[in-house]
Amino acid sequence: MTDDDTRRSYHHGDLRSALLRAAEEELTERGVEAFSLRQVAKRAGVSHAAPAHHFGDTRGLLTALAAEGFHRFLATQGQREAQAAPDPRAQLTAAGLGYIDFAMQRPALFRLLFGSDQPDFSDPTLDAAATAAYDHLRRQVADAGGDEVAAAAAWAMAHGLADLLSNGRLKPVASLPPAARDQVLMGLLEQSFPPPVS
Amino acid sequence: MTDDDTRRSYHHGDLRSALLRAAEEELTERGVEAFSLRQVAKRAGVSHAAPAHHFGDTRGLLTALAAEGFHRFLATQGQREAQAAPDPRAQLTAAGLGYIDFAMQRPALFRLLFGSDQPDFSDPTLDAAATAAYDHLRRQVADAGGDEVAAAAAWAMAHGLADLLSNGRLKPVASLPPAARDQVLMGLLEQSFPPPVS
DNA sequence: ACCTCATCTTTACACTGTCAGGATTGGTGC
DNA sequence: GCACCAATCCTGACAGTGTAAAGATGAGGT
Repeated sequence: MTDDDTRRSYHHGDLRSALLRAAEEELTERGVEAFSLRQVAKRAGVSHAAPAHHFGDTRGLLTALAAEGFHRFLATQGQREAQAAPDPRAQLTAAGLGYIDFAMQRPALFRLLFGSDQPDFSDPTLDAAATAAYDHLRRQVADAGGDEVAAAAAWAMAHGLADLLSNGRLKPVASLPPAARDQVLMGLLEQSFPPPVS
Repeated sequence: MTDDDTRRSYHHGDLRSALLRAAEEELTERGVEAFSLRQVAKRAGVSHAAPAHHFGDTRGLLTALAAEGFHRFLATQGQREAQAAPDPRAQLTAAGLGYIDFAMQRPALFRLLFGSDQPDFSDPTLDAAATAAYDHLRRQVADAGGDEVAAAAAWAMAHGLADLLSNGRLKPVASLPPAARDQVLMGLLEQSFPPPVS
């Protein structure tokens, strides 16, 4: 009933999502490897044992956060796809650009999704979210007339660029102005996908 | 003086390298995220504060381990290069195969080198080792007549394949028999490097 | 022979994740 | 309207972690 919708008296009201928000803040500030459950609880203004009831343990919280992360991953790709031409190849490279956008905008979350064994990837919710992202790629590759090897090529190039850029290891590319950088990245992504038989 | 060369009375004798060995065992068994300094000390048969004098703190130990890891990374690439034809393009794709070999043979160490912020990459020794690996790639790309964008392409493809494979996310490729898998990977690596003007 | 000092141990403290048990309330059946 | 129940949250405790300080040990130079 207070004007502050995140704090009430005893029962929080919507602590689950508040913890997810706090967990993402903690993740972006301290990284996956220094992630602390107690700090998340403190950030949400709640006792250190409160998260247990909603997520079980730390692994459970990071699993839920990863599932949400995959949905946002697809959403970020969708933004690029919406601005691209409707033909299959343009959509595929747009998805690649979205892949890279996500990695550079949220490096910690990206590492949680693709470079951590903290989340439980056998969890049904997380597995569904991750599979949805993978199926999206497969569908796009199939629409563009590619097989499984082509899918591996497109995925590896997008993932390699995203991972290296988010870790600051591709300075020559990262230091380019945004427009020129997009141009270079588009060229690399398109090159990774074998052109149609001419 | 005992027949066991890892344990003496009080002064160990060669504790620094013994700790590095133990640290790598710990790393491969528990991963970067569950790495424990006290467990490393226990593994080396020494008190939990002993590593401090040689490496300062956990970060220091993992930094030294990462530096050693980069040297072995280059050595693994060298094995593939030795078996390949001497022309620049063949050497470059061989280096890519070595990149992937390393990631699949030592996934935890690979993650320490390329997907962790535990090591201090501003440490002179580690920086030198990492720079040597990067210079090796640049040299090879230059020999093959490529520019910085070509280097980014080759690196991203090799890194993307290595990272995805070491995380078990490219099942269709990983489940191939070794010879066929190498063939597919070679094709993808060569494709990432723009062919010479014909 | 002795003394210095690098090496290693012991002790201590703050912090972490997780478990057990107790307090507080929103909602349901009567 | 009321009593109860179960979900929610808190307090307290324990083992394990990293790191700093201070004491023990002995190898090597003088």
